[in-house]
Amino acid sequence: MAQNQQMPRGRPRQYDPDVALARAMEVFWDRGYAATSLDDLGEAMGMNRPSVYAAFGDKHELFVKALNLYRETGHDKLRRALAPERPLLESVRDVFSMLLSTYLSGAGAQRGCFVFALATSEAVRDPAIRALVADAIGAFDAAFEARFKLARKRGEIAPSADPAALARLASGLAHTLSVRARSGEKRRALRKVTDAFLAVICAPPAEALKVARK
Amino acid sequence: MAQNQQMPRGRPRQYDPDVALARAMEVFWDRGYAATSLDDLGEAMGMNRPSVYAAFGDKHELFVKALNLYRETGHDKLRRALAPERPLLESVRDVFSMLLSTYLSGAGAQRGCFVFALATSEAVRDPAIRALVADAIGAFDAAFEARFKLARKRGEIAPSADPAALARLASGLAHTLSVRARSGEKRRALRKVTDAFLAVICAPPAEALKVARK
DNA sequence: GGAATTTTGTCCACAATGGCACAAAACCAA
DNA sequence: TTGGTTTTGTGCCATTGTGGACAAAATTCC
Repeated sequence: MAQNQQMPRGRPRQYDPDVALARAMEVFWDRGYAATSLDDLGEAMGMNRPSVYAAFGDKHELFVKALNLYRETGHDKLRRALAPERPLLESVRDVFSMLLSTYLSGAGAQRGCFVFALATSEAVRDPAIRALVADAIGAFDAAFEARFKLARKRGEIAPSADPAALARLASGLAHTLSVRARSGEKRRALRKVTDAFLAVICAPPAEALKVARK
Repeated sequence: MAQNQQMPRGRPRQYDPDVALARAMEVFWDRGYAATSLDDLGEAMGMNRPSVYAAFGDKHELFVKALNLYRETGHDKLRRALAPERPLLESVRDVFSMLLSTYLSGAGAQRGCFVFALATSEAVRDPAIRALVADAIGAFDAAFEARFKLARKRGEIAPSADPAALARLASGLAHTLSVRARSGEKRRALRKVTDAFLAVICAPPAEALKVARK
C-alpha cells in the first residue's frame, strides 16, 4: 500500500487530526468555550484527554486551532462564490445561501456563525482571539468590497455606488443572520431578512430608484 | 426619617437589590455565562454567596434576571427615542448613537450588546434564554417597523417603502454594531458602518435615488 | 428589655475540571 | 528477535465551582 509519506516510527495514530479538529470545532460551536469541557471534546474527537493534549495543546490552543479552521474554510468558500467570472447577483445570492445553510446547521439547535456569534464572546477577554475575529471580519468586508469595486467597473451596479458602504451592508447581513439564527428564527424569516438586504445591496443601476422602495 | 414602605422586620439588607443586579449584569456582560463564577458575582455585587443565592436564586436564575433588566432598560430607551412626536431622522440617529455608547462602554474592552452578543451564545443550549432573546429581537424589529409605518403615513419616507424591510435593516445595523464592537472596532469605524446603513434606512422620499448611490 | 425575624458571614461537602505522570501497547528498523 | 519510538489509556492531583448548613448579628415588634 502506497504511503503518501514515510510511515512514522512509533505506534500509529488511531485518529485523523483533521477529523478530530473538525469535531472539536463542532463542540465549541454548540457550547461556547467555557462551557465545553475537555471530556466533551475528548468524547467528540474520539480521543482521551492526554492524546488531545499531546496533539493540540491545551484548551485555549485547541480553540484557536478550531477557530482558524473555521476561518479558513469559510474564507475559501467565500472566495470561490465571489469569483470575478461569475455575475454579481448570482455570486451574492450564493454567498448568503451558503451562509444560511451553515448557520442553520447542527444536530441540536441552530448555531449561527462560529466567529460572529461565539468567538466574539471570548474576544473581549482574550486578545489573541480578538485579533483573529477582527481579522476575519475585516477579510469579509474586504472580499465584498473588492467584488463591488469590480461590479462598479463592469456596470453591474451604479457608477456612483460606494463599494465600501455596500460591503458593510453585506457583512451586516451576515452578522444579523448569525444573531437571528442563533436565537432560533426559522429559515423562512431569515430569507425575508436576506431579501430586504439584497434588494439594497445588489440593485442593478437601472433600477436604482426601485431599490429604496421595493 | 420617612420610610417609603414599612421597614421589614429582621436585620436590614446591606445591599440595594437593584444596584446588585446591575453589577451582576456587568460581570456577565464582560465574561459570559459559563466563565463567570459565583465568586466573581459576589465580589462585584458586594455580597457573599449565600446572600446572592438567597436574594436571586441560583446562577441561571440570576442570569435571566440580569438579562431581563438589560432588555427592559434597553426597550425603554428605544421607545423614548422613537417617540412618534419626534422627526424620523432625529429618532433613528439617536437610537444608534445610544446603542453605540452602550456597546462601547465597559471598563475593559468593548462589550457589544448583552442580548445580541452574549445571550445568543447561551440561547442554543437554553430554551428559556432563547425565548427571551427571540422576544428581544422581535421587539426591536417591531418598534422600528411601527415607527416606519408612521413615517410612511407622514411622508417622511417614500410611500412605496416597505416598513418591515426597513426595520430589518435597522435591526441588522444594531446586530452588526454589536458584533463589530465586541471585536474591538473603533468608534470611527463603527460610525462609518452606521452611515452606510442610515443612508439607506432613512432616505427621504425626494432623495430615494441618491440612496442607492451615495 | 426580650422575643421574633431576617440577613450576614464562616465553614463545609461534593462534584467537575484542567492538566499531567506513567506504564502498557503498537508499530518500524535492524 | 530486539531495541527504539510514538501513541494510548488508566489513574492521579490540585484547583475551582456550585450549592447549602449553621450560628452570630442586627433590627422591629411587643
